[in-house]
Amino acid sequence: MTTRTAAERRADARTSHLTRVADCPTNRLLERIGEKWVSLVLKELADGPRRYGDLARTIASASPKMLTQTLRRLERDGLLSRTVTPAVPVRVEYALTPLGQSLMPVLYALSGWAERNIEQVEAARRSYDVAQRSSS
Amino acid sequence: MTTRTAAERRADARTSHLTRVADCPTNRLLERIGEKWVSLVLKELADGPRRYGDLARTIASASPKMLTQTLRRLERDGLLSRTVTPAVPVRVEYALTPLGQSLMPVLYALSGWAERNIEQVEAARRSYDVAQRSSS
DNA sequence: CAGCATCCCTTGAGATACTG
DNA sequence: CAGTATCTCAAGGGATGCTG
Repeated sequence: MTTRTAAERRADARTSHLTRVADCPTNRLLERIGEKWVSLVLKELADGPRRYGDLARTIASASPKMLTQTLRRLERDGLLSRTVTPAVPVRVEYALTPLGQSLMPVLYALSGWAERNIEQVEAARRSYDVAQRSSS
Repeated sequence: MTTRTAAERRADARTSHLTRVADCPTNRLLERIGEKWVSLVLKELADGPRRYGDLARTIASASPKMLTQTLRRLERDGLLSRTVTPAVPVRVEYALTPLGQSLMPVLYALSGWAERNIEQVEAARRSYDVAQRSSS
């Protein structure tokens, strides 16, 4: 003789599913590499270590705040390392860790798909938008 | 005899770089599959076509609003198709297009990396957080 | 059944200015 | 050089209620 309503059971199902989604490794990875500047930083570091200023110049549209935030998060995840050389002026170098390097093939696979299929996606968007316009 | 200051040139560099980033196929793909519910929907449809209600039950923590929004965007990108069968009640079926199917191997590669390395990432985060706490 | 409309709140992210 | 601090705004996303 349960006193739980159907609505309550649905709410619980949502909560428990939400927890599982938050725990899913795939989602956690996508949250990180889906961030605006992450893929650019990783690709830049794939060619070798870079100093903060180098990254800031190469990824010119990222503000210092966003660049730093991106680098810190990737460092926290163990994907890159941050090395401070105490000199005047200080020298800070970022480099991929082995873990970060192991991610690169996956990222390149993604880039490859994107470049091969972007034209088809664009075309789909155009035709979808046209259909919407005429049906509204 | 240019009258442009260094600051103006930096601002222009930012703007032009920002345009290139927005145009980059990799970033455009990551923006889409980085959305909260996209990977779950794609994986669900990988097993075959699903009705709206099926998806809503399986992906229980997504609200109707977010589920619909996700499905519409993926349809617009040409990754999945939406088929309405006019009956009472109506029946709406979603299925991966060939383009959508071609993306799945890439998504699975990503999942594979995530599952193999999540433990290492978690460990990195814990040790980073401990180091931060003790240095503050 | 398969949504749409509305309200609301949190988070992401840009601009600007300042510092060890 | 390599950041930090603060402010602000827009977008993402959730809750709720209604509909052809």
